[in-house]
Amino acid sequence: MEKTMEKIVALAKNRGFVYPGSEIYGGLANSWDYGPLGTELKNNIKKAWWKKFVQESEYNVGVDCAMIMNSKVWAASGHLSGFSDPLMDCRSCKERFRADKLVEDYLEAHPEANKDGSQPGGWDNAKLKAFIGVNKVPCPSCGKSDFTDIRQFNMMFKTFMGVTEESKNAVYLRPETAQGIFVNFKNVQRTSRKKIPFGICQVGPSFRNEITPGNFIFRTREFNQMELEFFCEPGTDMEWFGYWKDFCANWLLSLGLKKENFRVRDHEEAELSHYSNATSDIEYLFPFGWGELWGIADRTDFDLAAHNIHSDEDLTYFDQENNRRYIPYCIEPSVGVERLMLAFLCDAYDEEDLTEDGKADSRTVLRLHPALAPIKAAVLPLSKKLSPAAIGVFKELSAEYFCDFDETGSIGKRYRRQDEAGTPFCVTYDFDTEAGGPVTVRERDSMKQDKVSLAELKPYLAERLKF
RNA sequence: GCGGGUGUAGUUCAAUGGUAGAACACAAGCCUUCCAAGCUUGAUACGUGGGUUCGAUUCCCAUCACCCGCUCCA
Repeated sequence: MEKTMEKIVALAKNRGFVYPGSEIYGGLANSWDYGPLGTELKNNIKKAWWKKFVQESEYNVGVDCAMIMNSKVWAASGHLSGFSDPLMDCRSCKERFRADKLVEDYLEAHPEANKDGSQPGGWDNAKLKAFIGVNKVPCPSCGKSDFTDIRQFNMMFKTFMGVTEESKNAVYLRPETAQGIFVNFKNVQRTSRKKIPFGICQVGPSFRNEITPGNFIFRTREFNQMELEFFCEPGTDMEWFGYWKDFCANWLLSLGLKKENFRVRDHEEAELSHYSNATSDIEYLFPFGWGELWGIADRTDFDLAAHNIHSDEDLTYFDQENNRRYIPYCIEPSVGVERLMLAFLCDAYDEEDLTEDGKADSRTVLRLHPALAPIKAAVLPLSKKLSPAAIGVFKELSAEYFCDFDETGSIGKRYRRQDEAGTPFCVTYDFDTEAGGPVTVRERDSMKQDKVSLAELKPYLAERLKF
């Protein structure tokens, strides 16, 4: 069985997980809407994360911050100046490049061309352009040196607060949820009375004007992040860095993500972003290759220190035991909900061969962990005549968890439908049940059937849906 | 944004300068139907906008979306 993105996308669309956004108006590039099952799955992922990282954590608390923040936040965090790429196109071969990268690569081969020894990453566009012109930096693709002007692509979505579109009203949609946590560090620490080490969690949307999104829901311009900012004493940060790395990997394992399909990769020094002194990625083997799932970064005191300077607030932490004041270091495990959902979908996707006695047969099964499965149990009356009675069972079960009721088609067909939706249990109500007998509970993975009396049904399922 | 490809029911694929057809899927009915495919019936499509033409799903142009590269890092 070959797992391809086409199959995953087709299943997602057919079963109501994910639809193309604004479809009836011809769509909108790279926007996706989540259908009945997709919404459940997404919510279940967020719920499971929140339970593990907030509810059951001795260290962490949760917040939910505004998506639009004071622009000074982004000036302080470096996003306003740094979160943009200076891009230029080669007129000759139409390839596009980052001007600073182009210069950087050129300087590696011609170090003597660098007059002042500064890093091109810090140069402004005029200087980059002048350098490329003077040195006739060649296009890495075709060798000519004929570039368009540099255009700045800021990755932040800009909009206007208030009714007039004046530049002084310009605000930005957050490109990461983290800053909401940093600016509330003092509030949360004071009101939760947490001592270092402690963490603050947040789940919510972020927006990035990516130049090239793609791969279905893997990289989109609008996405949800689940972020933890864990504050610790400087010097203990590497220890906590390792702790959270394992913690995240173990959580993925506990939700059934296959060990052989993900790996932890430490960043090389040159790869590290400006705010980090150590970063590891948990990568997942998608059908299109390895892709970053979860970034775990040691952000040092970069953010709190920046806000400490730019705002008038003192963001230092006072350690009463040792009678000293410091800016905490921060470990940030940050994961995208949609990306994680895609990983779980890919991981759970299976086509099972059921060929018997030469009779070709197969079924598509989403082997999702019960905690993630959109539908926990489906109630199926064997015949439509049994629907009025069977709906009573549905009503009772749906009070406990998300259920489905399906009376259409043969019973086998209905089992297959639930298999594709990832439903762990099917409850079949037959003529015996109506006469006071048991229901049949059919399990997704093993296809085994149990006879369970109506009185025993709730505890039976509760036992198997514990997570 | 640039280069290449694609665009017909939900899906896979036909046909056609003159009213678009099938299979699967979906829905209704029949059948005491426990692992898809029985019988009858039904709903549903030419991505969008222009142009050429008496007439365009078909030819031309534009646009939009998707896929593959450049880029990226949740």
